[in-house]
Amino acid sequence: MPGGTPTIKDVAERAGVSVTTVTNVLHGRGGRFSEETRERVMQAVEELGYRPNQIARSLVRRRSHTLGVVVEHFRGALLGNPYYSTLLDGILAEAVRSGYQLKIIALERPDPSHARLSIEDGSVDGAILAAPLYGSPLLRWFEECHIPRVVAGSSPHDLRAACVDVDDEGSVYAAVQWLIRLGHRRIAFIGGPTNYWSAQQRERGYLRALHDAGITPTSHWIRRGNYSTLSGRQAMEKLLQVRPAFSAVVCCNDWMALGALEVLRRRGVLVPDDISVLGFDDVEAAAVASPPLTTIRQPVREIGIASAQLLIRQIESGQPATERVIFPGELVQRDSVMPYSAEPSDRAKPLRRLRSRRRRR
Amino acid sequence: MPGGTPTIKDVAERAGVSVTTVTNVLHGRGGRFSEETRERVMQAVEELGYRPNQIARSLVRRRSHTLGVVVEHFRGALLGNPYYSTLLDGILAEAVRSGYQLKIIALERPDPSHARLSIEDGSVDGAILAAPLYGSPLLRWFEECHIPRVVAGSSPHDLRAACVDVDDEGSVYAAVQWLIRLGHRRIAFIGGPTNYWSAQQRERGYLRALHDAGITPTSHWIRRGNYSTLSGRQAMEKLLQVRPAFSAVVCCNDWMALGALEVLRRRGVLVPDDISVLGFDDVEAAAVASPPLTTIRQPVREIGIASAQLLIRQIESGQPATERVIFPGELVQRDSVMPYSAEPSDRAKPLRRLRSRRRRR
DNA sequence: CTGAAAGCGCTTACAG
DNA sequence: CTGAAAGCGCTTACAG
Repeated sequence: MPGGTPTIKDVAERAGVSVTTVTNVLHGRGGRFSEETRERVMQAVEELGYRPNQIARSLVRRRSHTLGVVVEHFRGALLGNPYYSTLLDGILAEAVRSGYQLKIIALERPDPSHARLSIEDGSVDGAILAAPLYGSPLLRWFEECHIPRVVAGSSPHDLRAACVDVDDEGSVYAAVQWLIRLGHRRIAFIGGPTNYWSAQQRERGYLRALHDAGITPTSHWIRRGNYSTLSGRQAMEKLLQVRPAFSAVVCCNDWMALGALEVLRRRGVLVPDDISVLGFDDVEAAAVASPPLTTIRQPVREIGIASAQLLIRQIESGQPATERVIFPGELVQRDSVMPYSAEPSDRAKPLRRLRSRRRRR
Repeated sequence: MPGGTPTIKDVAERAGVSVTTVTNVLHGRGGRFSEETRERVMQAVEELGYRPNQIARSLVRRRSHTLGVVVEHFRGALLGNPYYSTLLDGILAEAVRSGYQLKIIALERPDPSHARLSIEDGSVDGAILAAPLYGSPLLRWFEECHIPRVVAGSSPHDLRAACVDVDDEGSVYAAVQWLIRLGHRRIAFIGGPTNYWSAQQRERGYLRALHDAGITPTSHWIRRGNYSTLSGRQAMEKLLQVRPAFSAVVCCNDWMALGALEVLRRRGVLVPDDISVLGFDDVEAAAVASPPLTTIRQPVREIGIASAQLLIRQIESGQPATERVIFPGELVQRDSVMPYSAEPSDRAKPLRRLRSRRRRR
């Protein structure tokens, strides 16, 4: 190693053996070397501070022991979005547990040919596509490519590739059913951006639950935002002008619900006394909002873990998978929903009432 | 390519040229091939769907064009922590911008020899150590290793390696000074876990500001938590028993501040009327808390970006760097701090008062 | 038990 | 303008 990092050849020379033997002891291929040889080799490794070059190893083994996570539409903040970071966290946990490394492939545009350059290049053994947008060109490519792969997060139902997701439609359907059982009939909806599969599915669940209960939703009850707190505020402002007034609102995500809560508080409308508010996601802020937000928890981390498992299984078995793994959403009951009550709230001592009902987490 | 992925050799054969020529046109080394040759090669590439194997390229070039991010103490959730995910987001943004990929190296234990195996193995061109714990063995290794590297987040002041961080001590010092200018003199402190550099530095800033103002802090005013909301609640419960009572509390992070806020609200103590509360970090939940939390924003994403820049500069120049890049914290004034007032709050109509003072974001 | 040789897929002098 | 050859650092049959 004239001036550089020691290689297996340096170790072999120092130990006075062949590189084949070094490889054998390094991989513990028993019976192919004497104990004395093993010791000499290990000592040389130690003295030289030798570390096998994984790149070279990957080249010959055609395995990188690395999982690729491809995220499209990367402009500005991405992991700032807790959904992505939690998903990644789950993937990372499972990868580490199974001895894989993680490579993040951030695409500025959803360009399949660019994606292929970074993925089908030997640097990853398989890929997870994280929460693709509606109609993303990457989906088509993903269906056709031959490397192990799985889509994590919402994707078309007829996708010919393995995928893992929460049951968006079913969770909202169940939650709205619950609201109806609590006596609510005029239930508004703050939807998400239509270029998200998740937003579409959730809205569908809302509509179907109303329909199955014999309630005809009017389009006035539905407003859409872009998942931001600001858009939640704007949607609620509009909704507040609708007559007859609604008694509950389900929001497509927590941030919009939090925005809605703000507007309600500013207007002196009591939650949940006057209006019940339901969110989706269970972001951290939901628990510390006032009142603490009742919401549908989506097991994002578990989705990440399951995605990685499914991917690793494909890699190690050599068998492609096309199954869909669907997790149920979980209703997290806090303090923003209560049974419907026709009597107007007593606004004289709202603080006391809120305080007395607040549950400890 | 008998049954497998096409290689450069397949392209050369199909185009009827040598692999050298294929390489040359692929890299656009002008003047080394005719226009006609170029076209034949490109057509073969197209027809075969050829994509260069980056692993092979890395082996000969000794450059992977990949940045490593090493995170120690990976047990369970990691990126669930917004600090890490935001840091990673900044690193990712800069990496993508500069044409680098990202590899995440999650260490279950802070074991240098294990870390070396994953880093000094040719798979990354340099490494960023993300927010090492106090006394981490990785720090020592990081100082000694010869690959390009930078520490992102708090680290010892005498570290012999490049690092990027926020000015923890200075930011808290300035904020406490501000509180003092607002008339507060009995200022409590909810500290963080002492195995974080950041927590140590922030506490030091608090102490120094009091000292410089001629105020002697009593140990009763200081409680430490573990950065969780729960620990913030517990700390505040204890603090509330101290007499004379304090008029302001600075919290080592927002989650503990949020926990403190909860306890105060439950006890009917008005914030900021009775007690001013200051956080640190400006997590998303801080803005939607009630009252919205006044806090010190730490430019985490910018720290990530600067770390990546510093690393890439080292990689591309071949020159090691040892500079410290320190960002100032930014005071984000919301509604949880007000000037000291000796008169007790009028608890009869607290809601109205809170509402009237609430600022729009 | 041990080692010489071929090869993974590319790039880089170098010679023509 | 073009190509044969050596080599990056490792692994894997294969022969002894």
